[in-house]
Amino acid sequence: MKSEDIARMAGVSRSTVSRVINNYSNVPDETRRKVMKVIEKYHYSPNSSARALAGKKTDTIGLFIVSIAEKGSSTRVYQNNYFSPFIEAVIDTANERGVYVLVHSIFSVRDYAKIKQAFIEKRMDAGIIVGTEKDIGVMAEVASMGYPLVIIDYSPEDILRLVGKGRISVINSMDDKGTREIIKYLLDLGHKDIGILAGRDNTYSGRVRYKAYKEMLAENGIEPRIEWDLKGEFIKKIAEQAVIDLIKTGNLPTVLFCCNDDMAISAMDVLSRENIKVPDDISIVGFDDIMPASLVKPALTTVRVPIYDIAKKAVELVLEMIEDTARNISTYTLETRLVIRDSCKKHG
Amino acid sequence: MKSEDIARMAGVSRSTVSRVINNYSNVPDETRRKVMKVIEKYHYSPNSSARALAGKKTDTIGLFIVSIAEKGSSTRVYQNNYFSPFIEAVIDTANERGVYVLVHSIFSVRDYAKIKQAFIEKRMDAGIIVGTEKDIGVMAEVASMGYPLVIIDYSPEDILRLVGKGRISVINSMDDKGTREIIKYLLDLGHKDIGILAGRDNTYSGRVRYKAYKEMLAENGIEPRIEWDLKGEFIKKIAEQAVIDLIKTGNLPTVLFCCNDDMAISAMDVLSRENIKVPDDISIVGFDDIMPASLVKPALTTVRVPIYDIAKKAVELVLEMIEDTARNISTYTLETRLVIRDSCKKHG
DNA sequence: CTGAAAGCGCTTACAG
DNA sequence: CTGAAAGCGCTTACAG
Repeated sequence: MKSEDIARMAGVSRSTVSRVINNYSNVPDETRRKVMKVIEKYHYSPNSSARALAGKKTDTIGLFIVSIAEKGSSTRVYQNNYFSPFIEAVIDTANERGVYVLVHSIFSVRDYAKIKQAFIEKRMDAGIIVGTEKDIGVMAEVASMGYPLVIIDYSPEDILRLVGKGRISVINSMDDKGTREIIKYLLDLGHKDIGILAGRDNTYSGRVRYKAYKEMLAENGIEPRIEWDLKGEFIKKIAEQAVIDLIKTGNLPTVLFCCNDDMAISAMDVLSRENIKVPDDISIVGFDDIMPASLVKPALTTVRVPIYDIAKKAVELVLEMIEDTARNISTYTLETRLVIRDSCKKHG
Repeated sequence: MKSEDIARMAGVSRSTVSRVINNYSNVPDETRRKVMKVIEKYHYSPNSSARALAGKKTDTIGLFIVSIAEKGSSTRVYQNNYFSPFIEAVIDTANERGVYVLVHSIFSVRDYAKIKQAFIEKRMDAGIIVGTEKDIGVMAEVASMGYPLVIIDYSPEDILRLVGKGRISVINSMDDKGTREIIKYLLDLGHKDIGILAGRDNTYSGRVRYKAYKEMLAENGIEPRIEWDLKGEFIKKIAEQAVIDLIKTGNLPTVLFCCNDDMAISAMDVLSRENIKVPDDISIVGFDDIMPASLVKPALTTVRVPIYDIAKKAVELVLEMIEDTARNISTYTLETRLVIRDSCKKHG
């Protein structure tokens, strides 16, 4: 079934069929009804490739999930608890607005080229990228080609440096404020020996959370201890090893600030296996408030990142940018919120 | 940049450029190299719409996630712990093979039409459907149009009844065997008062697990008790309410067989709030072995469903079916495995 | 081995 | 208001 068939059966030309499908204003109601009747009767829907080729939008957005495992290891990071709800929220929001979503995994630096390729092949009108590392040339290229891009968790300054002008929006959460809030909560609880299980330095949130932690210590006259400065890279396995190594030293802080919940939960797992009680022997806090955070025992005190709102905002922005061809770079930063549960206790 | 540009710069015709891109055998190495050089220099990649319109595949598969909330409620079921890893595994497997994935949510019976529409619009070469309810006419329609379909968790008999012939594969897990295994494990532990928190009857796995449970009781001379036959519908909220109601009766079974882990974890949550200890006061088992199952305390004893393998198999099948135009219906049933953890204790 | 040409199914100036 | 025609960027018989 093609528009020509519809045209014939409705007694009009393909042009007219196209006009009613695309809601042209200069089609009399009578004609419109006549054509719609045939369209509905046969459940006709225009070939998307033909439409796209003729200059229409694809009504598809790309969602690129970057999860680069360590050193080119090809281990797939299944069940990343941050990405999952994000993916679902993007899909749901887009689908609600009648837009299709092409989801793509990026597992290596080479894979970044896929983003550019998908644009060149005209498979989508715009893209959302989550989990990007810094200094990715492809993003600048894509932006310079004028394709709309929403990037989640990226330094606003770096974006400006990387791409002079482009249709780019960046969405972050208030990682600085969130970190300060939770560290203050720990200080108020009487903790001074505050260790950190840091995220990826290559990641904006990883850097911001780390920096805010360091600043809070300094502002409160606490000397940071190198042996409590653990590198977890936002990767469960690495976080686990770091905690195992820490335990071996026999010298624990009174609380460990984990830069995301996945690492916090891994840490709790390791501690539990070593019979170190949370929060009695050591307090633990995380960041993100992913679903399992409220499920583990003790329930994890953490900072809620509005993953759903970020996803929704990303879709809204990307759809706006598709309509608006002005080349602007805009930044949004969504609120975080301290969520106090059971994984910390008063100290001293 | 289009094929004509490449042709000009390589000193050949568009036909030849097309031939090298599509790996025709009758292109001399010399010519091929010459063309490839220009293609690589400009990072040329053919317009996917034009290719599709000219008769090539779209190299895209559709993944439809059906999660119909109760009675047309529009509540989005975020973070369904079964779907998340499934989606990720499908995307990863497909991307590894150079295939794009269009992911779509189905939230209402009306939404099922989206599957047909996406095929009619020629947005994809084949589709994978997970979470379907029974008796969905759209699936039969799509199959009768000859589009390849892989359906996860569906009755093989119903498929045959619904669609006489089509390019359809069904993938299930061994829910019957798995249920029998875990119920036997409970019987061996000495339990006789075995309640069930059942899944959706509209779902194949929901029915099979329920039936196997009933049969196991009967085969072991245990009279089923209506007050321990709870309906959870595979939906957390409903499961929670069912458990709350059960607790109110003051008459608990010694173990509750929850037809999936999401409901089991919800049940544990409710019990914990009511200060009923698992496994001391009541044992709990689940089904699926989703990631949080090993994280909750006590860790959940359950039946592992090979979600990753199912996803991978689905992609492999769907890609095979795209190449093979023979209309066959095939069924695959993957192994489950009992995973014993800490949520059950010996009885009597 | 390779180019010219037709065709895929749309949309949209253009002309009336 | 509406149709004929050109054009979107490919692929692939066809002819040589």
